[in-house]
Amino acid sequence: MAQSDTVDRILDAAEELFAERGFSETSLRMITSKAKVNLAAVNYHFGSKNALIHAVFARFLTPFSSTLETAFDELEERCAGKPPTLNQTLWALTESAVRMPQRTEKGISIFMRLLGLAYTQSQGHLRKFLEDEYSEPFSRFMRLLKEATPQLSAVDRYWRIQFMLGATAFTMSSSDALIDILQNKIGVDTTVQEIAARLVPFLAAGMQAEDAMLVPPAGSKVSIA
Amino acid sequence: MAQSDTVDRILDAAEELFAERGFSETSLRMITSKAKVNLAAVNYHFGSKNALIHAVFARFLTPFSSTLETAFDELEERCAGKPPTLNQTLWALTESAVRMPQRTEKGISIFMRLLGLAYTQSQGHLRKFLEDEYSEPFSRFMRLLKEATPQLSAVDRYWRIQFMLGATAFTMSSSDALIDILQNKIGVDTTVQEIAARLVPFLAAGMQAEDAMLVPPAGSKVSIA
DNA sequence: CTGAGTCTCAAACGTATGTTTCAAACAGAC
DNA sequence: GTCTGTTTGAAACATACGTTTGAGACTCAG
Repeated sequence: MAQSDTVDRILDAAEELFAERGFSETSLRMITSKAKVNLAAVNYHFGSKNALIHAVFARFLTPFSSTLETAFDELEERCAGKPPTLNQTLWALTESAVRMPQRTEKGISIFMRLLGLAYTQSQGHLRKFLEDEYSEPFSRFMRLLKEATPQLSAVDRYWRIQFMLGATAFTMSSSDALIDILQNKIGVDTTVQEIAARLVPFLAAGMQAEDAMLVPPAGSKVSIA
Repeated sequence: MAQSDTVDRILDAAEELFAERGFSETSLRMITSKAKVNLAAVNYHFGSKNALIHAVFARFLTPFSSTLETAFDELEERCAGKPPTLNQTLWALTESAVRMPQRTEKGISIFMRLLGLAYTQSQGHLRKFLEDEYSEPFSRFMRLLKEATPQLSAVDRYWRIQFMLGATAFTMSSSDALIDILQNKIGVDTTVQEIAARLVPFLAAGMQAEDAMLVPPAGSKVSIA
């Protein structure tokens, strides 16, 4: 039982290539040649390409999941019965993501990009896998959000949560490209941590927007009911 | 010159399948069998699969582009020199999208989903095509946003625009699924127009969030500089 | 009617994919 | 050293893909 590093090399290569190119656009041959392992090793160790995708997600999602649980535990303990505020809840999530032990310097970007892909490129099997394995911290986050925004109706809260998810998944999944564009345009360099620090207040403000703004301006042809 | 409907049947089928499954996951054989045309017709009429993708986008993006130009013209005329407000600008965009003449009842969802895919699944050729063909209304929208938020630094505005794009593209591209989930959860039915009416105030509030909120709460390990 | 141009069709081509096979190499236990 | 179970290697397999081909049907001007 040599406990070879073949499995890890495959996971490393797959993680990076999936994040760069997506799932369908990444072939097993790209992965094995980048990892310098034999093609058959993937099916030997993982069984199938889909199972490899699941393994890539499990490797970073399982520790993230427990980090998040701990962060929520601490937060609720610190609040001693009172529900945490929206800002505190969002920051707990953000810091758990940012503080995750990373294998490489690009770890956070890859992490975020994979999460974004999981939502946008979900081929059924992935969505099901994620729901089955990691629904608990997700539900808990939802409960915290609900307690932090008691003024919102259930419908309003539902849609605004989707807006938050979208802003986050979309921005973070393209963070590398967006950072490059900003660099070329204004000459400012940015880190993923900085993006997160700018994102949280945007989300919090949107989440707490006045309902009165729901009314379109005069002359508009769009109505909401 | 029978002016056959083969071209339109291919475009209709391709549009729907692309929106459902993405580009790489949709084969020409799926398209031609759904459209009930011969496989070779695609390459005969369009030249390649990539050119077909471009044609699908051009068919709805070209009229949308001119609708948007008109809406911006009207808006700037109505404001008579003064820069339009953020709310007005966002509503002009929203109404242009919602009021587009649709081929089917699902037209708006497909429209939005394709736009989302263009951003997230962009395989280079698509991004380049869109930039080459439709950069003008995009630039104009950006200029209006800049004039409507003079209090923001260029960097802040850049990131907040990305957040807006993300919330919009993500939510609208999955609007069908999200509407179904809400129906099953709370028993409330929703239209795409309603989502848009809820989205605009969220975006406006986020866009105008206080910079002070950039500071993480006490005890946080995340800094922005 | 004829013939050039436009379009459709079934079939095949070349390539790339995920997966399987099976022999060889390797490890540690006895 | 030998044996047993585990891991690797090169090759092949079956399938699906985008694209091309060439023959046949159609339209319509001359």
